[in-house]
Amino acid sequence: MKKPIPRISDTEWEVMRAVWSRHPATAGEIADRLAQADPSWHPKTARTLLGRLVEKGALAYDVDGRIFLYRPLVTEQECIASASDSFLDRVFGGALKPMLAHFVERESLSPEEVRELEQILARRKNRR
Amino acid sequence: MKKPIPRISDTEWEVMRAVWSRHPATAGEIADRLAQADPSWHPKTARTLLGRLVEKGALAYDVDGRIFLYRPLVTEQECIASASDSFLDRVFGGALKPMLAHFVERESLSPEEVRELEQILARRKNRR
DNA sequence: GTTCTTGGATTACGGCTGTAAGTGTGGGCT
DNA sequence: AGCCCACACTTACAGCCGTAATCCAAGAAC
Repeated sequence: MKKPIPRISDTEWEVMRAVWSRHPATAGEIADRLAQADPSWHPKTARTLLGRLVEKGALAYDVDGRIFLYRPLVTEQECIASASDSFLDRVFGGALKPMLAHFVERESLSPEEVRELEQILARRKNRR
Repeated sequence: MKKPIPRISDTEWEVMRAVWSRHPATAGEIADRLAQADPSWHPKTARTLLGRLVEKGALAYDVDGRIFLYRPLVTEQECIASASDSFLDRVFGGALKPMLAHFVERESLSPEEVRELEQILARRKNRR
């Protein structure tokens, strides 16, 4: 009985992150957060995307006077899981291990991160 | 001096995989491979996508008589790296470790796979 | 109260996607 | 020689995306 997670596009992800970071929030607040992270964000664009995300069922709003307060209908975890699945499928044909191997081989992991990952793996083994 | 990797859509990935798996190949062969993996593939659709991938610079063809032999212009590794970057950015805001942690936590890794990953990590440490 | 501002609603528009159908032509089969 | 078929080429079309501009109504400012 799992709810379907709507497909979130690239720029919509940015909007969602802005909402997840603190909510409920007005369109203006959200537009501000986005512009702060990247000044090229136009408020109109933000509003358009908020509308689309509501249509898609990713957000909802409560009306407070003439102001809309947006809140997420899906959690970041759910969206991450869903996007991860589709990425895994698309790029690695669903094979998890090759995917992880690919990322581990990238040169951008610091030695500490490697150690932390080893710990995560170790914990996972114990946890059954 | 890195060549730009074209953006490959979901279904285009399936086509690319079919080409990478054995090439050069005719449109007919590629359509067959796709249909074999998933019978809902229509040959016309495959041909359309081949054309689009050529436009995008992901494939090229050599003409042999009246038949086109398609071959990749980008390697699977390059495409994987490029798609991985964009996924990492979009979904995890570019943070590699949380991303790996997320996937390791998924329940779908078998114990052997966990061991293999540990080995990959270990090798990576030694390798400098 | 009249104008200015602010925020939501509607409209725009070109490019990308998924999914094919139509068209024309050169060979192969008869 | 004539017909059919396989291909490549062209066209189709709706839905999603990025990126806004325009329109309209209700409050804010004067």
